[in-house]
Amino acid sequence: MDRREEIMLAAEKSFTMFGYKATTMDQVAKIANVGKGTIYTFFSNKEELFHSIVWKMIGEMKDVSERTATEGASFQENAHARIMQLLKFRETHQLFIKLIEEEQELRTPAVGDVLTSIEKEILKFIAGKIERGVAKGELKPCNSELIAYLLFKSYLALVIDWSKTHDEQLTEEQITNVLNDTIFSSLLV
Amino acid sequence: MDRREEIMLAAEKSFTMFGYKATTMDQVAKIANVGKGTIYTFFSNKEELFHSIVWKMIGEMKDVSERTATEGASFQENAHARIMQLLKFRETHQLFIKLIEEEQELRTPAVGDVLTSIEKEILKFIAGKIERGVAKGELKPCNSELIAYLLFKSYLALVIDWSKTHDEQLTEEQITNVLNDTIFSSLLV
DNA sequence: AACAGACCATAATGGTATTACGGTCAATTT
DNA sequence: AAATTGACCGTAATACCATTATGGTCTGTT
Repeated sequence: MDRREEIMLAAEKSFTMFGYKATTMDQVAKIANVGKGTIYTFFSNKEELFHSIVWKMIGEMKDVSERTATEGASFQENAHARIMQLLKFRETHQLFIKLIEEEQELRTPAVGDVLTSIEKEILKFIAGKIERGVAKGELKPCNSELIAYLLFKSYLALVIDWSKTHDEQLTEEQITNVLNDTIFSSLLV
Repeated sequence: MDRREEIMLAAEKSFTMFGYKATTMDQVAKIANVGKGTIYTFFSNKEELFHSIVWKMIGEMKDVSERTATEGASFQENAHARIMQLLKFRETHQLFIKLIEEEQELRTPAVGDVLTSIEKEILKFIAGKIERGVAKGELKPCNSELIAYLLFKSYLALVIDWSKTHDEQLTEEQITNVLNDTIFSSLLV
């Protein structure tokens, strides 16, 4: 396998296990069976290496979310399925879990920045879907960026935040219902 | 003025200026012109003193929000005005600002707990208004707790979070419009 | 030309001596 | 006697500094 790939895999492994801060370049070099200097021929520094890995992950997220949509299904069915898939990814993908932990506990700035840019990508992704819905005549014209923001934040609130202050988390059905009755219903033509 | 009141005022002043952690009981005693022991005849410890002050503040918040509603106005007009008032309070009241800062920077547990209980009170308050709206026949029957949560989190997202990742904050009109078009419109009979 | 790892300046860490703090209580004031 | 005070106590936080660990470089090696 080419060295660049080996380094990426080694770094992903280490970031996943120890987080960004606790991953050292020596560590990565060792796992990748490579001299430390070699890493710097492919990546200009630790942060760029980190970004490369996170961009790969964002790509996977989009793919997974994309594969979740069904051709025949309605806009809100697909939208719901896709966003839930994004949130499940967040809760399942080991690297993502580690980064969120690190953000909350260590406040490593590089990690905060990266999580912000992931959110930005997700919002662009959702806004794109809304615009397509409008173009296809399934949705009323609207400020797609704003609606994407409202939708995503609502999902985050109901899926993630709610369980932090309540004993039992909301069921997927409850979430589906409340959002279908409120935001989604207002978007449909 | 009675000593209890003097102590409360002194403590509020100090919490507002220095936050919870950096406020010392010696400090409070000095500002209140009182021996430290005297504080402990009215409040069993620092945390109870803190709670008393915060409860007073919650009372003021409710009063302010209450005074904002107008008799003739529609449900969504009043709801919007009230919630915006709550958020403005958050951004204006010096003690509140300090506590939010401290929560983000220092993670003082006592402060986190108190902010959580404030959110809980606000949500109860909003849910109560929704139930009254349903009882008066202005709103469709709904899960008031869930809708209150969705509404409040949506406001927080649009008023507070948006500006953290975007250059200019949303205007009050944009916020009114997007919420009237989505969540509010679905609640009305 | 690609790679490795000793090397460097700086940032992070750990250990510890010192200080500051919340809370108590015997002495004092009212 | 009831209320108030501030010196006092055990512990938790802080400041300090010596030591180590780390990101990134760069010359020698394959």
